[in-house]
Amino acid sequence: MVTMQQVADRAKVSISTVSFVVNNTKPVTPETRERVLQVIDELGYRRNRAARALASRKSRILALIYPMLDHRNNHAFVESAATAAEERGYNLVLWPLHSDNVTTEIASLIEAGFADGVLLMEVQLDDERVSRLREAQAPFVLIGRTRELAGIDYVDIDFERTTQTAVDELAKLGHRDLALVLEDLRGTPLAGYAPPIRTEQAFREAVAARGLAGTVFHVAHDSGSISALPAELASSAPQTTAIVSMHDAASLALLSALPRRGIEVPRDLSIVTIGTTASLAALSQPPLSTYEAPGHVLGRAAAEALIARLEGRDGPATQVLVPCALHPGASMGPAPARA
Amino acid sequence: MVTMQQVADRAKVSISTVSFVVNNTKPVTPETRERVLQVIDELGYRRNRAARALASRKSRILALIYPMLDHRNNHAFVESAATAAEERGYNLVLWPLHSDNVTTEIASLIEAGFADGVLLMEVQLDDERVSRLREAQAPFVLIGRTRELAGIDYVDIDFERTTQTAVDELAKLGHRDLALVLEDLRGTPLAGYAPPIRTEQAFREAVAARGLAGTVFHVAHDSGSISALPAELASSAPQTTAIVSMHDAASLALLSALPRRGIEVPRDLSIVTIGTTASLAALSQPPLSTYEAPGHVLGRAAAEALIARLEGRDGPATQVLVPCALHPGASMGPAPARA
DNA sequence: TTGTAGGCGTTATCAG
DNA sequence: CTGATAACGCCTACAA
Repeated sequence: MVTMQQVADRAKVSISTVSFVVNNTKPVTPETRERVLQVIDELGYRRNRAARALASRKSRILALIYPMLDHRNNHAFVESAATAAEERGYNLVLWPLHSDNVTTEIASLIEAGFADGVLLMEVQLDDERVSRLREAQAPFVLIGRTRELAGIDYVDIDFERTTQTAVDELAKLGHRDLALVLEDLRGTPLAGYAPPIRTEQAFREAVAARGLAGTVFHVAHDSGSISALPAELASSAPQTTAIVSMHDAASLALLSALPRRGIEVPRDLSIVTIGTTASLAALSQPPLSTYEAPGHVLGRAAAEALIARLEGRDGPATQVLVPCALHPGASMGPAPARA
Repeated sequence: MVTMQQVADRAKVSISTVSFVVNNTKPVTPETRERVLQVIDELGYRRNRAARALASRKSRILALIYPMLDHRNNHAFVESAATAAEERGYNLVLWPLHSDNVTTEIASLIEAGFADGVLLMEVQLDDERVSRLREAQAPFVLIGRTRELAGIDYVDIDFERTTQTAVDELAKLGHRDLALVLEDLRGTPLAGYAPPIRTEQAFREAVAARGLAGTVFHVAHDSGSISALPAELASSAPQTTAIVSMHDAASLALLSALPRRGIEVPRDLSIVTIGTTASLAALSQPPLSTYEAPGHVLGRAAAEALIARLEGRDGPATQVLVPCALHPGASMGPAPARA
């Protein structure tokens, strides 16, 4: 391993000078700078992260709390967060956090100087982990939102706006009778998970404001509940011409079951999903029209917000909401002529 | 931050003694040991990773090469690898590796002392990254297998055995005419991806050895190709009664399209998938019978193998193959009575 | 069994 | 603008 000292010797400067050019931390004359850079290149010198971390008291590591309960849509997010971090000289570590020792773990993470800050995903409306992070004085950024948001940095999907947009779009296509399909998360670890809650509220408000009809279905995750949905829809809301779905399995089930009931998508019924990835569309036949979760944008934004905080640009909290963009599929179309 | 010195002072021992008890690196009398532990607890002392890394020349960090091209089935894997690492005092960092600078990046990763070893997923049959890792003398473990395997540590799904098992199982159910559906990866970044290649070969051998008929379909990833599959199946292999699929979108498409052609699953046709996760079964109606990728087992095995190597237990290479286990769904059944 | 002391490779403070 | 020189917190021979 090449050390800074070796570079300094070879370039006939002091070790501090090498540090200055490497870190751009103090002005150096172009000539010496050039010479040092040259030697660095010749020798293939690289800063040692451990030494750097020890001396600077900064690990340049961001911890991403793991496991993630919702394994469906966060790949893009994680990937972009890792990339954004790396671009700025940070790295993302996966931090498996077991529910039994949340308190200890979160504190130790920062106190031990291992990570400089924390990224927390899949936040519940009331999330113990967030309280712990505040107590531990740990710099953190949420992906998602808790109920209380004062002074908290977060980035999240703008479910409210996405829902409104979806409803608007459907209304524009002539749909008057909508339905919203949500996962029923009662009794699961995701029980307090905010997205469906926010979406339901936004949906009810949106349809009310526009004078539309809107039925909400909470569908559990078991095969029975899912396969019962088409029948339930037919019986309790037969006039529905458009479905907004946040329940992937249900979306697919509808897509394959409806034709057998003589209902063609999108001719007789439109389906759009919210907060999904394009990969769901790739799995469905016809491809689902999806309001795609902006995972890449959010991952990057989260990492950048955290790094900004770590580097002292304090200012007001970063509070970013990004709506989902429509990934056009083939499951949304104009409302059928009314009977 | 509490330092070792502070613990030592308070416990009235030297700093080295604290180190010895903390690391179990030298015998210490039970009394002193107890006393030290006590103080550690009182003060909430935690080792500083940076200092430890610097002094010991070990970062205790495993780098997981990222991004992963195949975003479908590796969540379980990543999660388990992170957990297994953490249990042993290591951490997993996500290392975004861009194809343009593979060489530099991989070398620097290790040379800079940032990571002790590397985990590499989604290995191609001939993978440049593997060559680089060898050149850089970096300890690494593959998840997957290259063509050349001498002396290489890897863990992988046993596609061969899984395929044989699947074929056996179907044969036992009376099926004589099988089909294999694979993704056509030509022209994609995953072109040399080994799983479909190995599976195809295993499938051909298995059906031949058992005197069964076996047709292979390579289906591209576009919606057109996928939706054309049912028709293609009907025309070029109409006698097929069982399908083995490694193409998720195609599996789902078949499931929803076949009934419209008067073919009921599994009454008239069985479908089993290979190397998928249970979440696919959760998305399908009826739930697909899946030979589930052993992501958790492999993730853990990979991390453990790498750590073992890092800690000097050299011995022969770890070469682990784990077959997929059948996650019973409702898409596999006895062959229909022959016409 | 326990203590002493010299690194590990950088950063950062202070002089020059 | 450049150079000495203390830290940073821990590990690990080597001594006692």
